[in-house]
Amino acid sequence: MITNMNKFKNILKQKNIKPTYHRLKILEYIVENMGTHPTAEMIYDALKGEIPTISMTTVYNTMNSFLDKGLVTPVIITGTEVRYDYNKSHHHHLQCRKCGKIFDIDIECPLALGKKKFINGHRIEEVHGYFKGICKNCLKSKKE
Amino acid sequence: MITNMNKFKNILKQKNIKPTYHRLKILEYIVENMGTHPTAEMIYDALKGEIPTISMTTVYNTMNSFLDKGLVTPVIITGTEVRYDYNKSHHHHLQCRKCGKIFDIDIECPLALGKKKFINGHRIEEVHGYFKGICKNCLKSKKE
DNA sequence: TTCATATTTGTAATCATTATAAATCTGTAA
DNA sequence: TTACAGATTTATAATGATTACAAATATGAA
Repeated sequence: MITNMNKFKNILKQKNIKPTYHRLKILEYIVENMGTHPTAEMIYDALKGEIPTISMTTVYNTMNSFLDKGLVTPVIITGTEVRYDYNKSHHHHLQCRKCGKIFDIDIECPLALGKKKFINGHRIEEVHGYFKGICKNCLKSKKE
Repeated sequence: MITNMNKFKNILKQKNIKPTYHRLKILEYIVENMGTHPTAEMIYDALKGEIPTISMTTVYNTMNSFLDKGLVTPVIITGTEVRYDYNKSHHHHLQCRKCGKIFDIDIECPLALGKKKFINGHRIEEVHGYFKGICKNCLKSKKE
């Protein structure tokens, strides 16, 4: 526990984010639930039991500072909500059109490798990719 | 004029969409402004001069039926707005972080080619990719 | 301890989009 | 042509995610 919290404290310090209690708990949650790519609301719902006074605004403020400092990246697929990703390695995502869950997809995309490339005269700074389809769980549970 | 309108009428008929006046004008706009990847609001603003009674709801309804029938595809980059793309060929997009404009990027992505592939056990139905960076116009006008 | 500053909170506002129901248009049958 | 059913459009209100704002609270240095 304490050692974990120290680990998170160091992560925040390295990124120049003052390690307050709320920020530590939010960071802990997203690190330990990396696979879920949570929304702000999921983070809020998960923490309000332990921190009854926490507010959505704090979650948004915290996630926005995490985004600014590059601690998390936004996962944008639906156009109606932002999800957050702590995973550092370059990867893409798949959203299942049945269950709505988002999965990490580790693929070697030739475009994602060379940074600061130019295409058609535009400078490329970020490469994002996502897939839509049916996840393996939903494929298993029912045939189509 | 008339021939163009007939062309658009045929496009709608082929997709089983009843060619009403509003739908024809909206289709005309997105075909002739393909490069702008307009939002619903951009379409509304462009047409309200010629069709003073048109409403945002009609634009949304129309675009949703165009989406359902596969006449347009959604371009989702910001997470706060949906843009529409009439371009039929497979391609990706770049959004400039200075001017916000969205550009078509024609690239051969190996992932985008084979349809209905499986990755990690998930069935892939759609492949979407987008880039963020600085467009060539903004690169030209100022150094960084 | 005190004060300035940063953080958190609660509320209201905003923005894109959808829901709803009334009004209008369209095409067809009589 | 008339009348009517069904589709389309409109105006308005509602929703959901996110941000703005200002007051309350916590923090850290002098």
